[in-house]
Amino acid sequence: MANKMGYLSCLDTVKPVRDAIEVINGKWKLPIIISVMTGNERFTDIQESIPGITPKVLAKELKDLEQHQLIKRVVIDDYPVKILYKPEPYADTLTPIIDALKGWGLNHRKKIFEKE
Amino acid sequence: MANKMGYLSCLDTVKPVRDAIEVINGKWKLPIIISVMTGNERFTDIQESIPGITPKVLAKELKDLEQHQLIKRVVIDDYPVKILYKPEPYADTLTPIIDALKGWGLNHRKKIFEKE
DNA sequence: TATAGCGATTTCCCAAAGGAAAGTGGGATA
DNA sequence: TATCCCACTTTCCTTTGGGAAATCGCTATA
Repeated sequence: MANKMGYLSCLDTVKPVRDAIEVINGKWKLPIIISVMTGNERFTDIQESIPGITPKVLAKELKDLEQHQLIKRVVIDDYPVKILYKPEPYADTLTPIIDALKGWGLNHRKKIFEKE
Repeated sequence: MANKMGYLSCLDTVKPVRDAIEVINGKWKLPIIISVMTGNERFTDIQESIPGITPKVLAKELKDLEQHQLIKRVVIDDYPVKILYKPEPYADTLTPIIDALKGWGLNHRKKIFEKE
């Protein structure tokens, strides 16, 4: 009724979806979170677990994820110094999103494969 | 065991997630799908339902979504010609992703709001 | 002493995303 | 006749994403 009539408001959905997209946007953030949640802790291990990622991109994305409190960077003061990346509890809240994307991706690949 | 020992494989999840991200990447694709699924059919209506989108971006994204068979462009040969955008059945398969993102986005906004 | 590995950082570069604003060509409306 | 609406398109520009390769300071290992 508050509408100008003629189009439907979908802002209730669009707005929170955009909030989520802003945090996990780009090609790499979710793959990195998946890798860290799987148990990879070292920079090089994470890098090797995600085909195609370069160290520069990985370093930048790790910083972003740290700022969003999805992972934490732990410095172990041994000789040599070790740096570990661990998932924060908040990262667990992304599991439903990851599962939904994984399921859809698997099905999509099957669909594409069937067609051509 | 096939690993070089030292990193864990997470490719089973990373690969399908990346397949999904490739289809729905960017700021605008999901908002547009949401708008069309909500019932907006006309170019201008879709544009007005998504704050901040420009006609250029909308036109390009609509083409992308058509190619991925998520929406269809219907030409009605009246005077004047009408063009309608309708969701394809395949768009429904995105619902779990949209719901997961919506839920996360709502919770995230609440979390941010509480903190500062 | 030399080499290798670790965890990045730096530089250079290109392509794609995306925003602002104006225009276009047809029909409808006043 | 003038103006408006619709569905875009075009132009110009800036920002962002991301790849390649080299480098760096440190430690470990041969």
